[in-house]
Amino acid sequence: MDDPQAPHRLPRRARLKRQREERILDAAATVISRKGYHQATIHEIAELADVADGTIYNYFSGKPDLLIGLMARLADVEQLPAELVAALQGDGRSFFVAAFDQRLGHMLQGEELLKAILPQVFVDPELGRLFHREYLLRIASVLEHYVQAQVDLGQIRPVDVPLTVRLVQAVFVGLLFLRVAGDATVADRWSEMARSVADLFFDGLSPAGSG
Amino acid sequence: MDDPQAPHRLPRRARLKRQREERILDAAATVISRKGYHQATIHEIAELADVADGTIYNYFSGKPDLLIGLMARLADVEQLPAELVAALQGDGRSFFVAAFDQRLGHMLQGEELLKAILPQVFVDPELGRLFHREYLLRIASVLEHYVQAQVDLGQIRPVDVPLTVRLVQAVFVGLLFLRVAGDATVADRWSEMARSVADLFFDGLSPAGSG
Amino acid sequence: MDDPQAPHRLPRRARLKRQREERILDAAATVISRKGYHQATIHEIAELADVADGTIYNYFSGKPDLLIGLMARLADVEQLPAELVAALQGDGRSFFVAAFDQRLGHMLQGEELLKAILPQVFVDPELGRLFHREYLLRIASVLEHYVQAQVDLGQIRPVDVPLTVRLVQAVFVGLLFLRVAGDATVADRWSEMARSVADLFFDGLSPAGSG
Amino acid sequence: MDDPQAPHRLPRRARLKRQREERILDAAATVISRKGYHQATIHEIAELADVADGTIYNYFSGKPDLLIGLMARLADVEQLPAELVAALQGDGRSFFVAAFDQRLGHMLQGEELLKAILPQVFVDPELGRLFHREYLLRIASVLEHYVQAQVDLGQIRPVDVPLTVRLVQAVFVGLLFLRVAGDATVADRWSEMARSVADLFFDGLSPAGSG
DNA sequence: TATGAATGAGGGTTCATTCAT
DNA sequence: TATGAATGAACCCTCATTCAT
Repeated sequence: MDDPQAPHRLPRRARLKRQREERILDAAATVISRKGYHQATIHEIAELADVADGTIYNYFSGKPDLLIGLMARLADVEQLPAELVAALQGDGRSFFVAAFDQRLGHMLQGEELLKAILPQVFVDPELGRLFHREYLLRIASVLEHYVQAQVDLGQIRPVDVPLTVRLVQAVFVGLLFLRVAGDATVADRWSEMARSVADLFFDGLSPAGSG
Repeated sequence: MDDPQAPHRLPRRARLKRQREERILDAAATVISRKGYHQATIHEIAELADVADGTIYNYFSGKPDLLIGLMARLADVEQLPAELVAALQGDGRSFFVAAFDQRLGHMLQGEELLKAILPQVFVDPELGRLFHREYLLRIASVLEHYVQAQVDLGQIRPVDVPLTVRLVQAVFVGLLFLRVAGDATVADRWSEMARSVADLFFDGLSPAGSG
Repeated sequence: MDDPQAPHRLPRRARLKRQREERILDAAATVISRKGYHQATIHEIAELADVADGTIYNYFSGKPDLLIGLMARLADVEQLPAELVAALQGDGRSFFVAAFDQRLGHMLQGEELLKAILPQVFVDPELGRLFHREYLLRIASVLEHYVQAQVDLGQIRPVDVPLTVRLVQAVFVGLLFLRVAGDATVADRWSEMARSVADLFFDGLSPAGSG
Repeated sequence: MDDPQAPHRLPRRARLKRQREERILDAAATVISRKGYHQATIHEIAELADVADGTIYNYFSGKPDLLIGLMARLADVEQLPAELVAALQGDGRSFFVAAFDQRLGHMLQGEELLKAILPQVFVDPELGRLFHREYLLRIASVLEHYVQAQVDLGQIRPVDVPLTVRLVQAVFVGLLFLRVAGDATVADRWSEMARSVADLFFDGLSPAGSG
């Protein structure tokens, strides 16, 4: 039971510590995303994490440090490509729809993280740089590789790749914003969104044959 | 009668009041964009506006109301149609570029303003709804009429108008976000942005002739 | 119309001033009795009196002085006996019922004055002395004369007059208190109160014949 | 086990907490009775209680809650019946005198408290209701039972019990008012008060034999 | 004399952080 | 190391009072 050669890499103490840290971050993500950074109180986070207020300070140096901790989790975005590899089989448009759809869904439910972090990103320079480097740029990089590949394959016409990728990210972020802001049109048609964006992006607005 | 040179439309009192309100909003924009809504204190705003703390409450009902006041400035929607009328002469793409460009520029003038407001909008549901109603929806309505007209004229292929308009707004808002978040690609190429978006939106990503 | 020898004793200016002062006191009585002294604001009083905030300071030196002004009005209590003279015809008990009834009714409706003043009376020593001298003592004095007369007439058995009067006043104040505090029994049977008190005071609780 | 001498029932922590709450209430009673509820500041109360301002909020939800805490002390109703039981031996009048006397004395110990609370009760409807429910009604209930019993025993003539009880309470509250308001007659003869009230209530004002 | 906007001191309350246990 | 009560700085807002017009 207290097996010293247990199959775990970490001693029990360390494992418990790690778990507790995770619980705290989970709680922070939940509370902050629900109320915003400033309305969230250490006390409420501690309560949800089922630890004492003071305990949080054994794991994080203060409230701002919690945000940094949350940001670090965004690195887990790397799992993304893995999930989408399957869709890479199909043509560019299919992949786009699948990927966009998956991300939109992911965002909306679980990923309160962004909603928790974004506002502060604009205000805290350190956080801003971190966010840009760890999140936006990382995703942009993945997308750029992919779009470039599609261009090379002739599936997409020769475009300015970095710029195009930014536009894709912009629509993505913008749609989230509209939804959060309460736009009924966007909310009602959320499920068709990925396809609509794909239609627009791939076919354009020009009348058929006018290109 | 008691205004021999009548150089002003408003009596002095009213003019002073108006000016003071402007000064307060200016100060609020500056302080809030510098520190974020919550870090900004009424006291600091009052100091910058060179009024007493209490005076602010003669003009705004409270801190949230200051944000609403800033939003009203940001919207400034009235002049939009007028400016767009000129561009309505050209074809759809030209108009789109002109309008989008104009709006992006306008926004940027108020970039400080945006940095002050957007994060709050994302986090405060009531403010979000307000922003949506007072700003996004108004613009959406104008755009819908225009896009519908272009479709009727055959300049744009038959698309789902409301949805398409949302996508345009999404790119717009999203680009602002990326810029404010510090994305270098977006910032560096801000001036070509309108054209790039138009290219993407009108021609699509599909290789020529594949549509 | 602007008759210099008008039948008024005071010049028009002075009369207007007097009227305005009355309006301010009326408003003060209403607002203070409704919200209590501290919750009542000069602004609200000014609004109700239909004058500007600053104007009040031309008539009263400050908020506390308003209370003194209201207290002065309590002197008008002297009208009381006049109203009751009619009842003096009957026997002691009839008079008691009539008087008590009249005062209870009077208190409940118009005389917000007391409710406005009482709380402060406990806190402000000057006001306290004033209240005791101008109100409680004045009424006590009237009552004492009356009770003494009744005793002399043999309508009331020889009692300690001052003390008895205090007990009457105590029941009176206490009943108001119970009513204001929300006692249902007292409120429901308000109209029979004067008679009940008279029954108790005149007949006592002792079983008939046991006295 | 970790309390070798076990001299206390409560663990140290809990005892300290209890003590601190008492200290806060003591301070509140002192400051509020000295200055009145509104003039009393949390800061001053905290200072007198020798705690930090914020500490008060660990014990009371806010300033109004402090008043409620004081009221709870004032009521202290539990011990009432016990004390009265002894007096229940004698006849109705003896009991009345004993009980009334005891309560008047008890109240006076807490005169400071009363001065702190009563004015608010008069002005704040919610507090008034609370006072009524937690204090007046409880006592009324006890008294009703007793008076009914006395009526059944023939010690008191058949009266309207609830109403009579209210009148007793009214005298009680009213006497406190007069005393607190500074009436010399009431103050000087406080010790004979219970007997005087009993005389009045039991024998009435009517001349002997006239009932 | 009336006005009503400007003033700014003051107060209740919150909450991140500390630290004795 | 966990606890959670104590701390007290900081902030929003109110409102009595002043004073230029």
